[in-house]
Amino acid sequence: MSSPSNAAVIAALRQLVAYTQLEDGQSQSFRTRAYQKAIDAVSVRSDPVAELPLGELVAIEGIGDSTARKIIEFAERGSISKVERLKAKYPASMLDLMRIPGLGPKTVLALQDHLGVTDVAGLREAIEEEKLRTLPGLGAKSEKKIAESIELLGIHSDESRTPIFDAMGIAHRLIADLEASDLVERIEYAGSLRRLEETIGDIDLLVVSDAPVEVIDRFTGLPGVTSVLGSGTTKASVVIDDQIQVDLRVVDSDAFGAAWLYFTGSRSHNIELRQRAIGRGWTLNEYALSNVDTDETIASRSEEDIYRSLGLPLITPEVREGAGEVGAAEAGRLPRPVDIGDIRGDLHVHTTWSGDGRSSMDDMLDALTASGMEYVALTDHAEDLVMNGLSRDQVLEERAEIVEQRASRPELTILHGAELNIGPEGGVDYDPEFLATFDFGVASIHSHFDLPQARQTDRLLAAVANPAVNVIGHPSGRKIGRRPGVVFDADAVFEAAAENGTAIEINCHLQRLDLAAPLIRRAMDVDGLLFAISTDAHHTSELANLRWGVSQARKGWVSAERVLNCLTLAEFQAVVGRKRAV
DNA sequence: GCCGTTTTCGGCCCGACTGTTTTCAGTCG
Repeated sequence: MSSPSNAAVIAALRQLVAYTQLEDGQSQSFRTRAYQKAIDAVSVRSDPVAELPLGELVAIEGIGDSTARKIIEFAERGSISKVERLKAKYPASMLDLMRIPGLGPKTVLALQDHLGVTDVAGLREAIEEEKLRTLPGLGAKSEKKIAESIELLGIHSDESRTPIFDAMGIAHRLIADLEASDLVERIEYAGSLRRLEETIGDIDLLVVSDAPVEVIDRFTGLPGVTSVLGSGTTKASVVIDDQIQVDLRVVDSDAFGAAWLYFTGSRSHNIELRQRAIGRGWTLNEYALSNVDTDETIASRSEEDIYRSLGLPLITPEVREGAGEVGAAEAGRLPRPVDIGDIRGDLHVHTTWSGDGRSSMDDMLDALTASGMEYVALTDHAEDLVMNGLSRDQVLEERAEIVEQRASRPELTILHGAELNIGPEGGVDYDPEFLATFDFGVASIHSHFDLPQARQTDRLLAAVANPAVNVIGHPSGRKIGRRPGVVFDADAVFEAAAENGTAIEINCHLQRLDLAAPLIRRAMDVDGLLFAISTDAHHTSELANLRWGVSQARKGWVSAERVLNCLTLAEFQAVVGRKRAV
C-alpha cells in the first residue's frame, strides 16, 4: 500500500485540530496551536512526510514526538486513534456548527450540554423556539446574529476558498472603484492574496485616507456588494458577488507599515516576529513596533523599518509562511528574491499565428520592447495541437515574418521558438531535422492528464532529454481550482533537467502558477537547475502577468542567478546553444 | 503539544469587536 499524500496527512491533522478545539473548549489552546503548526510545517514540504521515520519527523521544526507518532499512526492505519475517540464523543455535525461565524467551541459545547443540539437542523429549531437565549452568556441579540450567520455558512465552508485568479480580479476591481473616489490616499491588498496563496479565503484591503467614514460608506455601497457583514468607523466587511468576503480597514499613514505587515500575515509568521520583539523588550502589533516599558515607537511607517529594527532584512510577502523563513533570513540563508527588474526576456509568448493567439506579432513585439525586454522567444503552438498549432508551411511563413521584424528591431533579439506538445510516450511534434531549424523550444503537456505517475514521469524525462526542448512549459498542467496537475516523480525530472540543461518553467498565469511553490523549493535544491519565468501570453495585456510569475518564484525562494531569462543575452544564448547542439 | 542564549519545566502573540457578565468571555483575524 502506498503511503498517504501530504494533502491526506494535512486533512487528517485538520480533523485533529477541529476535534481538539471542541475537546479543549477553545480554538487557540496550546495543543491545537501545536497541531496547527505541524500542519503549516507539512504544507510547505514537497516530499511525502508519511514515509519518514520517527526521527526525521521529529527533526522537522514544529513537529514533536506526539504529533509525529500520530502521523505515523495515520500512515500505518489510515486513522488517528485520538480522532476516533473524539468522533465517538462529538458527532461530526458539531464541526459544521463551529464553521458558523460567531459560533466557537465554547458555544457549540454549550449547545450540546444544555440543549442537546449537535447539528445545524437542531440549531435552527432551537432558534425558532427562542431557546438559544437561555444559554449562559447568550441573549436575544446573539440568537438573531447566529440565525443570520447560518445563511452565510456556504461562504465560510472549507470548500469555498476562491482560486487566486478570481480573487485577484475582484480585488483589483474594488481597488479601482475605490481609487476613483479621490478619498483614497493609498490602497493595498494584504492577506493571502499578497502572499500569493493558490486559493483565497477572504480579501483584505488596507486604505490610507483622511476621510475614513466616507471610504467605508463608499466601500459598503460598491457594485457587487451582496451583503454587509459589519461596518464601523475604521473597518467594514462585505460579501462580494455572493462569493467572497472582503475586509477593508482604514489606517494612519504613520502606521501603514505595521498594519500592512500585520494584515499580510501569515499568522505564524507574525507570531515569530512578535516573539522576536518580546526578546528585545518590545511589542509588535498592527500599529507599531514599540518599547514595552516606555511605550516609545521604534518603527511603524514601513515594513522594511520594522524588519530592520528586528535585525532582519525585508522578508518578501510570498515567503511569510512561518516555514523557517525568519531563521533563514537571520542567518543570511534567505536568497535575495528575484525581482521583476531582473527579467531580461520572455520565453513563452504566442501571437495570432497560434489559433488561440489574440495579438499580432507586431503588437506583441512592440509591447515587449516597451516593457524593456532584451530578448523574446516567440513560441506559437505546434502541429500536434490540432485546433491551434502551426503546420510546417505556417512555421516557415512565420519565420519569414520574424526575419523581417528582426531587421527593424535591432534592440530586441527575437528567437523563433515553438510550444511543442509532449505526447503520451514523450515524443514531440515535427521531426528532429525540422525541429533543429528552430532557435528555441518549450515543451508542454496538453493532453493525457490521467496517465499513471510512472508514465507521466517517463514522458517528461523524454522531453527533458530532447535537444530541441529548452524549457518544460507549465510542467504539471494544472489549472488552480479546476484541474489537478499530472503527478510525476519530481526529483527524477528535476535531476534530469539539471543534467540536460533544460529549464523548468514557472508559468505566470494566475490560473496556472505552475510549478507549484513547494515543488519550486524542492527544485532549488537541485544544483544547476534553471527556471524560466514565462508569461505564456496570448495577448499583449497578458505580458503584465510577469509579476505573478516573479512572485511565484519568490514564493519558491528563487534568486535571479537560477533564472534562465535573468541571464544576459550572451549567457542566455550560450545556455540555449549548448542544449540544442547535443 | 512544543521547545530551550530565560527554561527538560514553564512558558507560549496581540488587539478589536460584540454582547451582555457592571468587569469579562467568546470569537475573530
